[in-house]
Parts: sequence; C-alpha cells; structure tokens
Amino acid sequence: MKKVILVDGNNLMFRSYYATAYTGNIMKNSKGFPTNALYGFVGMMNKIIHEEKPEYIAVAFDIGKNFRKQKYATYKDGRAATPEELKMQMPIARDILKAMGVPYFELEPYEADDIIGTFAKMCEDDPEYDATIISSDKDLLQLISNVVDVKLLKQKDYIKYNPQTFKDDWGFEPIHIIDYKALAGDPSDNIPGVKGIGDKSAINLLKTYSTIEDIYNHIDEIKGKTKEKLIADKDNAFISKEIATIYREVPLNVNLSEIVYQGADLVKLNNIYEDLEFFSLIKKNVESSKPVTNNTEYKNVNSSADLKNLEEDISLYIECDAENYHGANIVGVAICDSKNNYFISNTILPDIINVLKDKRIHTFDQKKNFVLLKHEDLSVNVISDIMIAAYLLNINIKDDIAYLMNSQGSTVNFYSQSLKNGFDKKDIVLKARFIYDVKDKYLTQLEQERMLDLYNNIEMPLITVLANMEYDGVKVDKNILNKMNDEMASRLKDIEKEIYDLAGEEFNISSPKQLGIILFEKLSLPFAKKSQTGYKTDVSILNKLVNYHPIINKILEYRALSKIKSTYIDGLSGYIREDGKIHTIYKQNLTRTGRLSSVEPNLQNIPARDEEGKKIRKAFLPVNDLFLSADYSQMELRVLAHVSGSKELQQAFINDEDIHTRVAADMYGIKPEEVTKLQRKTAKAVIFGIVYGISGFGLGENLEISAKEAKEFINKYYELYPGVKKYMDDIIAQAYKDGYVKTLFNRKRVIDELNNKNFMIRQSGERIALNTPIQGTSADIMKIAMVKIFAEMQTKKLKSKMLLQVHDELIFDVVNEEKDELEKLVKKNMETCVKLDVPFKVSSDYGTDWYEAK
DNA sequence: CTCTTCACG
DNA sequence: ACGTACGTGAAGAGC
Repeated sequence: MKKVILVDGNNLMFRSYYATAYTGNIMKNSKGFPTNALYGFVGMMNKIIHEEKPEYIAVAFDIGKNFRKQKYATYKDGRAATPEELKMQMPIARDILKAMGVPYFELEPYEADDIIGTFAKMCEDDPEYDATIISSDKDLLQLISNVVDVKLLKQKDYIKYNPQTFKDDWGFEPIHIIDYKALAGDPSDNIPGVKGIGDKSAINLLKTYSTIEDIYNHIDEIKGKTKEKLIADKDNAFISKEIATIYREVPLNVNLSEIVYQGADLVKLNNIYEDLEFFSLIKKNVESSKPVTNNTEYKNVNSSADLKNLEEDISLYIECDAENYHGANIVGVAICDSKNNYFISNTILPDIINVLKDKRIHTFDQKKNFVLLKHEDLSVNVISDIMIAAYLLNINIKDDIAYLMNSQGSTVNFYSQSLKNGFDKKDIVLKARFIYDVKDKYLTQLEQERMLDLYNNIEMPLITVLANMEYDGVKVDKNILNKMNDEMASRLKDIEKEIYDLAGEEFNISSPKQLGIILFEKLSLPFAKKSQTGYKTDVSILNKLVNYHPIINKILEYRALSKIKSTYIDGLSGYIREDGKIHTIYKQNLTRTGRLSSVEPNLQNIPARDEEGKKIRKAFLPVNDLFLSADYSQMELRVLAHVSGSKELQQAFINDEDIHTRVAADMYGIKPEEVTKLQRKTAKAVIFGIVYGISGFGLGENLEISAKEAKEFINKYYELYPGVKKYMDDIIAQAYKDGYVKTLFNRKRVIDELNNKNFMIRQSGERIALNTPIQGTSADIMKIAMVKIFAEMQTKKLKSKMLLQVHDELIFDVVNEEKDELEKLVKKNMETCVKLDVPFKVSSDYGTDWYEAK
C-alpha cells in the first residue's frame, strides 16, 4: 500500500501566523520581513516529514479568485482581509517546499480543499494508494473514507479520524459534514446555514435524518421552533450545502505517481533559512547532512598495552545483548579519547579494565554498565553520564543512545534494530565517539543552568545506589504466589459463572466493550456514558450502579481479582529470575518531575490500599532477617508548607498536628477533637486537590458533592492559608514569564503548554506549574536521603541492603544485629538531609515480609 | 498499536 | 460553551 500525505498549505500558514500574531508582536528578520507564519510552517512540515515518512506528498494552496465566490457573492464576506504581513510570506512558503523537495499545487479558481479532494479521489480510484489529509479545517472531514483518513490538527496535537472514529465522535457519516454545514452554517466562511440552528441541533437532526434532503422530505415530523426555522431558511440550507461541498474534479493534469517526496536540497534550503534568519534550523540541517563525526576508524584492542597512549579524559560505551540488562551479556566495548577510537571485545575486558582505573570516564547509562560489569565481577567508576545530563537538560528521556545521536544528525542503528539484525562494531564505536564529542557541551549547559550541583551531588551518586538496589534484587517466593494463583483461579471461575447467570449469557467480562453492551443495552442500566470505543465501565460508573443490579458487585469483584491475578500474581511470577529474586529497573531519566519510575516489573505499584491485593506483599521476603520500611509522612504537604511560606501550614507541622484534622477543624470552625471522619476525609481531599490544582468541579466529583459546595471548600481553604493561595498565583505567573518552573534543587521543567492557544491546555500547564515544584522537590529530597544513607551504610560496612524506593518510602533488607543502628541511621538521614522551614517526620516499621512491614 | 482500566505515590 | 486533579506502568481487548 502506498501512502499519500495531503497537506492543506493555506491552513498551515494561517494557523502559524495567527498562533503568534495575536500578541501584536510579529516575528521578523533583521530586514523587517515578517517570518512568523513561515517559522511555524517549516516546523509543521518538518514534523510531518519526520513522523509520516511520506513516499508521496502534496501541499495545496488557494490562489486567485475562487468559484464559490463567483457563484455566491457573500462567500467568505465579513472575514478580515488577509493581513499584508501574512500575504508577504505566502510565496516564500512555495520556495521552501521546492527546496524541501515537496510538490505543491494551486489552480484558479479552486481552493486548497478542492485540490486535496481531487487527490483523495485519485486514491479512492486506485487500490494501490491510501491517503492521510493534514489540516485543522473541519470541512475536509467530509473526505474521510475507507482509504482516506484525516489528521485534524488541534492546538498541541491532533485527532486522527477514520470512518469509525468520526462516526463515534459526530454520530453521523463523514460525508454529511456538508449537511451539517447546511444547517449550522460556518461563520468563518460566511456560510449562512439555517438561522437559529447551531452545532447541537444540527448534530441531533443528522442523527435521525442523514441529509437535509431527507430532513425537508420529513419536515412534518419535526416539531416546534426548529421546524419553523428550517422552513424559513430552506433556500439558504441548500445553498450552504453546495458551498460546503468540496469539488473533487479539479483539472490538475497530474497523477499520483508524480507527487513523490524528493528529499531536501540542503544548500537551497539553508540559503532560504539564512535569509529568514532561522539559524536554529540551519544548524539542524547541516548536522543532519553529515554524521556527527566521520571518525569511525578504530583499533582493535588485544591487550592493555594497546591502550598505553590513552588520554586521561575518555568516553566509554558498553553494548549488551538484551533490552533488559539484568542477565544480559556484554557484546562489546568502545573507548575514545580526543584522537583515537578503540574497540574491546568482551573476552579481553578483564585484562584491560585496570587501565581505566585512573581515567576520567564519560559514559551513557552507567547504571546499566554497573550491572553488566558486576555480572563479570568487574567495575568502573565514571565522572559523567550523558544520559542523565541530557535528561536534566530536557533533551532526552530514552535509554537508547541512538535517539539522542540521531536527533543530532547521526544515523546509527536503534538498539532494537541491532538486536534483530546483529551488532555492528562500527555502531558501538560511533556511540562512544558521540559521548566524547558532546560531553563538554552538556556539562557547560548544566553549568549555565546552575544544575551542576544537582548533577554531581544528587543524580550521579544516585546511579550507584540504584544500581546496587537493582543488582541485589528482592526475593519473591514463587510457591506463595502459586498458592494464591490457585485460589484466585477458582474464585474467578465461580464469579464468572454467577455473572453469566445474572447476565443471561456468556461474554468476555474483561472486554469493556462487551460488558458495556450487557449493562447498558441488555440490562438497560442508567448512567451510560460513552467512551471513544463504546460505553465507559470504570469503577466510578460501576459504583453508581451497585444498587441497580446484583451483577455490578460481581463485576467489581471480578475486576479486582483478575487485576491481582494477571498483573501481580502471573505478572510478577514471570519476573522471578533463577536466583529467586526480582530485579526491577529504576528509570532515572524518564519522569518530568524528577521522580524515579520502576519497570519490568513495576515495584512501585504493588497493591497497598485494598486488603485482598495487599496479600501479594506476603510473597516478598528478606534475604537477611527482616524488612525495614521507612516513609516520609505528608512529604508533599510539608514541601508545600515550605515553598509556599505559609506560616499557618508550617505551624501545624511544627506542632506535629494531624494535618487533615487541623485543616478540617479550621474549615468547619470547630475543635480538632470534634472533627468527624467525614470532615477529615473532606479536608484531606481538599488539601490533596490543592496540590494538583483541582477545580471545584473536580473536587465535587471526587467527594460526590456539588461543584458549588466544593468550590466553597476550596475558597475556605484559601482564606485559612493565604500563603498557599499566594504561592499558587505567584508560581503560575512566574511560569508564564519564564516558560519553566524549578524545584528547590534547581531541577527545571519547561512547560510548553503555557504558550498554547487552547485554554484547556494552558490550564493544564498551570496545574503542572503548580505541582511540579512540589512533587519535584520531594523527589529531590528523597534522592538526597538515599545517597546519604547509602554512603553511611557503606562507611559503616553494614550488611543490610537498601532494596526498594516507592517515592516517599524506602525498604531495607535488614540483618538482625544491625536493626537498631540502621533504623536510627535511616530516620536521621531522611529527616535531616535537607533543612526546611518545617520538620520532616519519618515513620518506620519492621516485618518478616513486606505485608508485615506496614 | 491504541484504548480502557486499574495498581501505586 | 467547554472540560475539568499531578506523576507513573502493565494487562487485556480489539483493530
């Protein structure tokens, strides 16, 4: 199947222009020529080429008079004339496309839509092709068919529509967009439609009648005002339909095989960019036109003598033979200094590792190196890990270095490809070369961002801590899991049967789609809510239905048990290695806030709230004698109290009060001892909501109260803690000003959402701005504590091990004799590693399994 | 591969 | 009029 990409060039230019023009400050080059639309246009085209990798592509433009205007004098009347500053940029867009090697089309008296419609029709007539249309213009949705889909651009991303998703969303077939326009009109094109009929009524009508012809044939079935409006504006309806219909026979005199994407002429393109002063784009292209370095010559190292001239500053890259490095083998190692590249096979590695002892080593993913080498009883110390540097600099969150390299013009194979097709020594060398070449740049940037402290004193030392935790692993008893599995299997079978009886038929209970049909169609239960693919059937919906039918509780029970079985019993069993342990991988370069994440398996979401699920924890056992768990109480709220400077909140923590009870007492104007369970729960929800930037609506949903009542709670909270309110306003204002927020330890998160034209996305950006310094600072503090605890355990030569981290909690595998010493050490470091305006409080517990240890 | 659901802090 | 709480990972269904 050949894929054709059809781009609405006019639409892209208009969007890009208005995306920035509204500020009144249009981007221009030094000669005063406006460039804002072109900049956005180039960005979009690059993105399309990068993401779609088109073989065939065409961009369509409007030009000259159009036939609709000739036929209907008022078409597009009232629309502001195209601004001169946008008009000027239009011809350059054509020049850029020429240099990009992208064919474009324009033909008077047709519009871009008609040209796209014509190409789309060609695809429909030729079984070899299918098409994707890219635009933000909803008119084009009428072209959707089995071979044509539409990426409808939104502010930040896009919605992909095919016939099914369109129908789910709009409730009628794509072609009836034209009937929709006939009714609702389109103010932006001055298409009149039927006066008084808007979006909602149009869609409603089209759910019953597919076309306006159909509507007018059955006009007597329609009641009231709607009928009157329809009759009054019948002529306009039909005219509107005609205007909205895309003409699909534009005489372009071209066939699909001719619209091949040619690839860019970089020299030409750079000349244009230079004129426009798009310097960042020029660099990208120069880089992408040649590899980062052409120095791929390397020496095979046979003995340590071959490395005798190695400089002091070197880069190191180690390749292994599996995606998950636990239990993987080293394939090969490359080392570079400023002049030379070296390749070292794994067999010779033990002989040369000593040479690396007094070198200053820069690498990528030292945690992986640590585990791979430790399996061979080897180790190296490094001073820099560019994977972490790139993460802190907001450049990269992938652990395959190929992503980083290829984004900077290299063409190295992605790791998954090498795994399939075999490893190329040259690739391994190239990776080490890359590390050497970029290390100084990254370190300089870290310094400029004042992140060297975060990098050198928190993230770098943390690598070793996490590596040891992963390498040591946690013991999990397969027999315990097996026993639970048998019990679950039989209980699930019983529930399954009961559900089938109650439903009156057998179906796949795990299929939300099938379940939705049973509940809302067969059993006609209320509160049906649609998702993209069917009915929603999640817990919040099911909970509302509990009293309507006995099947609901059974389904809830089934869901709970099958989650435990599939994810935790079966899931975890598959990760127990030959040593009887689970070795997770902590991702240190993924989250936008600075938290860790845990994968293969995720040990940060083992059930803890629900009793049945919690039993999973009985299978986690210490290798030594005991588990110690130590967790920060109310960590994020204490951080909020500090960063907001709220004296009231700080005082509550200084007094060591139960914070939720305290807030409840203040909110209800009663004494703490008078606070009821429900009041405390409400206060807790309000407090948490604040940290996330919740709305009255959201809190209302959560507490099952009205949005109005919820809003009153929130306002009450602001009154009680004005410092918190001020913090929220200030951090959001600062985020708008700078475009980013920072944690207490200078971890930086850029928030692009705040520049979005879409109100909703901007709001989401505000919540991010609010929450990130709190969640991120907490993450920073936990990391500092871990580094300090690990260091002290090493100095004291303790045999106990740090095993797991769950954001605000640490789990240790404890030797009996060290019990008291360790607990003291852990608590002390967690509570005092960072001094804030509020104290930290850590609670701890012991147990012979994870279930027992709280 | 995307969507839905649900587990954790 | 619209949509509505931050940060994650994994499993199963269905295309």
